[in-house]
Amino acid sequence: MTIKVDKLPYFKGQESDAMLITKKNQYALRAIFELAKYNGKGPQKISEIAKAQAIPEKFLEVILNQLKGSGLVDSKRGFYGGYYLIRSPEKITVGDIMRFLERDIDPIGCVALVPETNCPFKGDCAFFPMWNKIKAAIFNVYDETTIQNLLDNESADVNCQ
Amino acid sequence: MTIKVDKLPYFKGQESDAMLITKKNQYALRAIFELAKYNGKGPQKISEIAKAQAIPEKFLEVILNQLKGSGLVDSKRGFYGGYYLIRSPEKITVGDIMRFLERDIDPIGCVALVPETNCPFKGDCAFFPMWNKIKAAIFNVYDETTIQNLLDNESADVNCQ
DNA sequence: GCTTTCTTGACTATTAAAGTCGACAAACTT
DNA sequence: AAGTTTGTCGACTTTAATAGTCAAGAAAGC
Repeated sequence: MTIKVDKLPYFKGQESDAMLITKKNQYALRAIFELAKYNGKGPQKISEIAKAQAIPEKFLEVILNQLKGSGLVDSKRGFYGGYYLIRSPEKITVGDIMRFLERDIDPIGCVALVPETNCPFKGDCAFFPMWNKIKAAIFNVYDETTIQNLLDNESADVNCQ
Repeated sequence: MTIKVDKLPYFKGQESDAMLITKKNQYALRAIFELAKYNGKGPQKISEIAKAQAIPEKFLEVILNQLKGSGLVDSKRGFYGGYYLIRSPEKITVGDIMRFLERDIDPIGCVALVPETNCPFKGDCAFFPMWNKIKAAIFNVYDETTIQNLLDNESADVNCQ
C-alpha cells in the first residue's frame, strides 16, 4: 500500500507488500510524463528519457515499445529518432495509461464469476463488493488525473526538490 | 488491480500485476471472516479454518500467530483449543486488519521525503499527490467496511454461490 | 555506406511472497 | 501420569512474476 523507500538508492525487484503499482508501470507513467515535458519539440531518445527518469535503458526500450500499442505515443527511427506523444498532455489521463497497461489482465476481476464448483474461495463473495468499491475509487483518481496535472504539480514544486 | 482467476483451481504465488493485496493478507482477512462466523461459539481450530477457507494449513498457522499481535484474535491450546475473536465483528473493520498487517511497512510512503541527492525519482514528486489520494481512497473503503458487513453480504447471497 | 536509433524476441536474474518442516509447549482426557 | 490434541516458533525451501539484459536486425538520416 505504500511505496517503500528503505532500499534506496538502488533497489531492484518488487516493492514490498501489496504495492499499488509495479515498477514497470511506474516507469511507463514516468516515461510518458517525461515525453509530455517535451511535447511538440520533436522526438525524445530512449536514452535521454532513461537518464532523466532513472529507468534502466534496455528495460525502457521494452516498455516504450509496448506503449506504442496504446495510441498515446509513437516513434521514429534514425539520427533524429525517438519517442513522442501523439495526444496532448491535458488529454491523457493516468487512467488511460493504466487501463492500457492492465489490458491483458482479466477485466472482470471477480472470483464471484467462477463456477461454484471450482471456487476455493468460500468467503470471497462476501468481499467482492468491497474490492469493487476500491477498484472504482482508484480509477476515479486515475481518471481525474491528467498528465498535464502532473506537470503542473512539478512546476508548483509542492513537495521535494 | 484485479484478482486474477485464470489459474484456478490451484494457483500458487503472487497474483499478477499490481494486485491490491497479497495472498497472505487475503488469507488473514478470510481467516478473521471465518472466525467471525463462529464468534461466541468457542475456539475454532486452525485446521477447520484452513479447510473452510481453502488456505494452506501450515501457512495459516503462521498468519494466525501473527494476528495475535493485533489484539483482534486470541488462541487457546489443547483439545478444545483454537482461535477466536476478542472483539465483535461489528467493531472490527477491514482497515483495522490491513493497518496491522502493513504495520512494518514505512508509514510515510513517500519518496518526496528522501533527500534530493539520493532520489532517483525525478518525476515522482509530481505523482505524489495522486498516490496519496489513492491511498486515502482505499483506506476510506477499508475503514467503512466491518467484518459484520462482510458476513451480511454473504447471507444476502448477493453474488455467487 | 556509415552512423544512429528504434525493433524484436528470446534470454537470464532477482527476490518477495508463498509455503513447508519439525521439535516443542500448553491444555485437556482418561 | 501418560497420551492426545492443538497451538508455538524459528528456520528452511520453493515458486513465479517481475525485472532486467542481450544481440542481431531494420528504418532514417547524413
